[in-house]
Amino acid sequence: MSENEKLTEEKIFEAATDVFVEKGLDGARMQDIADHAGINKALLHYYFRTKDKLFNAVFEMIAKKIFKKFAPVFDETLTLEEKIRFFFKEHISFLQANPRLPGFLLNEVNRNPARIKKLLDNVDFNNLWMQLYNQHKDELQKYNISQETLPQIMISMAAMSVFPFAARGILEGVLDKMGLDFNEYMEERKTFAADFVINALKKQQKSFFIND
Amino acid sequence: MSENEKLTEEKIFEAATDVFVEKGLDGARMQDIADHAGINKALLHYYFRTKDKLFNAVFEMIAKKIFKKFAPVFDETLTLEEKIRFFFKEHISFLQANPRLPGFLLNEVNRNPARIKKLLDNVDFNNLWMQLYNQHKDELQKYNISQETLPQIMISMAAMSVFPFAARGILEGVLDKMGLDFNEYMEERKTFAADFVINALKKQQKSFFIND
DNA sequence: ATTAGGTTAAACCTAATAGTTAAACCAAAA
DNA sequence: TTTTGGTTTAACTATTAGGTTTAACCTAAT
Repeated sequence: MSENEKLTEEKIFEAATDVFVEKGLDGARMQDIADHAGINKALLHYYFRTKDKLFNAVFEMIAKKIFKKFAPVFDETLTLEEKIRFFFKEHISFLQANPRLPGFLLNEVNRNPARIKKLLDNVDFNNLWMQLYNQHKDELQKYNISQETLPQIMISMAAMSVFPFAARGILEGVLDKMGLDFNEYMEERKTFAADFVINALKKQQKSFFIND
Repeated sequence: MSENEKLTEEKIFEAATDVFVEKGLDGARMQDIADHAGINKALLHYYFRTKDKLFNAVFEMIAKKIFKKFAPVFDETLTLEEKIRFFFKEHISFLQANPRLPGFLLNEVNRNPARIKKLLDNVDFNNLWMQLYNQHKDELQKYNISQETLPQIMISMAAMSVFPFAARGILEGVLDKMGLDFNEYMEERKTFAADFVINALKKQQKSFFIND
């Protein structure tokens, strides 16, 4: 009974996720989702009354899934360098398994920024930066990095990890023409990006204000 | 006559650009485009027979406009460091004036990667990397950077510049909650990103293989 | 055996949408 | 003045989409 219900709801949810991620909100068709779930349109509407409700459910789930992946950055038990290496390894691995999520999320948020507002409202970012800064005060001060710089650094890290997937349609074409494989490229990138960021931060110790 | 024709065609093209960039291919409506252009639907179809033809024209124009912005990187007259600073300053300025283009381009390419193939076919990337490498051979060798690393570096630079705009819907929300302004943030980012990349590259001189 | 709830099938409704058509309009060129 | 070509108006077609409805079906619990 309720077992069965759960199964169907999940089947629908997964089908909807696939279709929405592939086609976007505007491009997705309810009939297509019903087909993917192996049910008919009437039942689809019976579970999630409208396309909008269904989309919101899917969107929220995906957004939470993605943001959760940034949590390790605030894990206290790692050193700064460990965190950076861990982040790129884990985050890129996650995106390799879900390569279409970035494009989907970014596009839908840009189409309707209000959608993400609810989720962001639950987070105290000022506090988060402070936490992070205090966890690594010694190192950061040694490298001459102020708390105000953290957002620039964090966005840079997110960019280096996420962008290749968001731009996959282009990047894959470019790599192809050079005889390179996207997945191998991203495999390399896990360590390249970590080294890159760590080097950039350490260097600031001497030369953030003075160019040598 | 032909003057008038040009004007109308341009009016349509600009209106179509606005609507497509804002709503995407699927979300855009021909009637909406006609309204924006101040003409009626019949005339719109008279100039660009189908929605698809109109979209392709707009898309191609935007893609070319964006890729052209990467040209200075291959300008011989600048040093490596000058190029990096120039790139971030110019590229971010361009995106500040056209903040919705990245999201539009990335999304539409991911929905239909074939669209960009034609444009990429005209570029010999292997040759381009070689050119770039030879232009800065001395510096790059000093910093222990091989030609194979260039794609990773270039994507990183593109990422640092483009990603904040592609993720604007999220980033703007986060900055808002911290009392920061997106445009000021991007203004800062022009120099931050340049310093960041330059530091990362210089550091490789000593520590790309040995972590100190 | 009956009932309840998940499920299906198919028809149906309504609103939009891309695209077409034909007649009339108007300004400028011949 | 007539012609030409860009333009409008408005009606029209065909199709597709989201969503609804109703009757029938099936299976498991009562």
